[in-house]
Amino acid sequence: MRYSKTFIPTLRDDPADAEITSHKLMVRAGLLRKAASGVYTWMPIGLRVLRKVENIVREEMDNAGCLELLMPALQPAELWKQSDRWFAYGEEMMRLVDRHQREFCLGPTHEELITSIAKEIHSYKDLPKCFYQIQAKYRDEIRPRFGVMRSREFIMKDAYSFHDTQESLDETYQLMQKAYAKIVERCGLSYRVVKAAGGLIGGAVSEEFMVLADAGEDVVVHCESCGYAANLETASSKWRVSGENEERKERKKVHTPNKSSINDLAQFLDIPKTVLVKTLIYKAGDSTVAALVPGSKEINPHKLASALGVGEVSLFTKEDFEKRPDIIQGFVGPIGLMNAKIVADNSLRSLSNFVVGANEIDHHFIDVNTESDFSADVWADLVFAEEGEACIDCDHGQLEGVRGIEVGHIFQLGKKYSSKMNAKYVDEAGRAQPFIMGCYGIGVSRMVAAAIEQRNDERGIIWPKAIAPFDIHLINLTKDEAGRKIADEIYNEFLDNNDVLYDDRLLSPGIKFTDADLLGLPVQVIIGRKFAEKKMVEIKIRETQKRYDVEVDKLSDWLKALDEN
RNA sequence: CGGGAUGUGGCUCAGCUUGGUAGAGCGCAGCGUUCGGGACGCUGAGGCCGCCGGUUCAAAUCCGGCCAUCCCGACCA
Repeated sequence: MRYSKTFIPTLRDDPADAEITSHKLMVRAGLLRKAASGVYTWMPIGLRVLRKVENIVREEMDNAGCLELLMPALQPAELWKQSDRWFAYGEEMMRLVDRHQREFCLGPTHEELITSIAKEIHSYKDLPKCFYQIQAKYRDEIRPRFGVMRSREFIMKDAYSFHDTQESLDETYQLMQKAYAKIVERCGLSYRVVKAAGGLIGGAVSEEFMVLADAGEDVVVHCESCGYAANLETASSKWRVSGENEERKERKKVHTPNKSSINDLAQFLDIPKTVLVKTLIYKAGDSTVAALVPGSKEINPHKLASALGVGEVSLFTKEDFEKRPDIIQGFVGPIGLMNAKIVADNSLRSLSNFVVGANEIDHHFIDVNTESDFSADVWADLVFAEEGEACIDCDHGQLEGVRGIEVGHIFQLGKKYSSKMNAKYVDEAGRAQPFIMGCYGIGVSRMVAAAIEQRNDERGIIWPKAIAPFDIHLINLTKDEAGRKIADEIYNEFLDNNDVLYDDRLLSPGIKFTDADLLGLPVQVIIGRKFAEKKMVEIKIRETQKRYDVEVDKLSDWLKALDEN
């Protein structure tokens, strides 16, 4: 592609509305332009990258035996009402009404639609089947952010598999996990696979593919020694409460005027925070939940939700407290609490003589013990793991936290959708059974941003070869006829075998070099004054900034050699 | 949705405190000189100062409302 014939509007300054490196560079290098908050145009060069990622994804999906199809972005409400998600998806769903007042949404995901298609799989003999598509998804994010990293319209590869047995699902799930690893590797990115929380999609088993980058929105907790890795949302650790298993004392009520925060209370009672127990009040659907965790730890709402078997929980608001005057904010405790399910962190089982609110203004109980003073309805791990704590899987490892960008997520869904939507096949015994399902997503557009986030320097993008918009940036600095001729020759020679961007513009060298580094193609071939003097051209490797002088005749061999390693 | 900020040529910003007929740099067009890391000179085009209303002889500037965008929190590929 001749530079003069394409359209790459590069910018000197960082755009004012971009915060993170990948967003700034995508706009500056002319890959992306904003249409509205969280809605973007992929410019010609950006689209080339997107297509390269898509093609890698497509190849690996096809290799894994998946079938490509294309479902509509525009979806009827009825399907979503069948799965109960028309309501459950809430505000995040882009909804619209047609001229006949029929309700639709722009698909945030496609479980419902694919399940309606799967109804045409009638027999166990036709299972398993796995379908995928690469298509725009719509989610009305509360806060779109970081360019294409969290946008409201984005390109996703979503795949859905249908099975008659758990073993069959396991097999496909493993296959997809391998395919995903291969995809991220082929894109040239370093990543980690972590245990994850299911979220709105649901399902028991789920793992995320995290591209490691400081700007990532997620924290990955991992153990160097055994390889344990999990999203901070689900990560567990081993840690000890101090004040464990001491001789149990009799509980006493104490006056604690205005001391409702953990810090104030610890100071006032002159005791460590570890023996204070926080009682947090949550709503889980229609019921009220009191969650008990050590004062020194942060509660993890995702874990609380999964301990209760609900999709999500939300902390009591001021209004909620007003509706429940028996629950006294700041002085809540498990003893004497009515009409609330008590969920306690596992660590409290061995903690002795701790402090809880007395459900009475300005009062706490001290020397409280489980069993003798109260019992929990549910025991579970409820707290966030912290860096430096011991690994849950092995005894010697310490947990470390790194930031990551979630580019892929695979789930085992089970029968959630198939049973609600009555999608069944007939088994060997002739009985109708709901499908067992899996689903597998890759954020294709996010992958592009993640790649830039992981690979850039102060000059611009450093593309991994597999997804670079072009392989070679041919730069002609000469302005005479001889220079132009050799540049054209080189360009024509490589046209068949390589993606070449040929900078044939009559501009000063500085502009061309700066644009080339900003665009970040892996290899630059520069025709400059050494050509006129010695018939030499220069090869520059973008990543290392190393330059090599090469005779024109040997250029082809050089590029071949570079390509091979 | 809560908290914070911003909105002025294509881009990045100044001007607003103290109201008086809109500026810079970059980019763009033309001419000339340059030509290995965003060169220089001259000339030129380009702005309902986010929108609506108010105060005033006079509003980019003061006041009110709205809209948009960005950042911090809950959501997620």
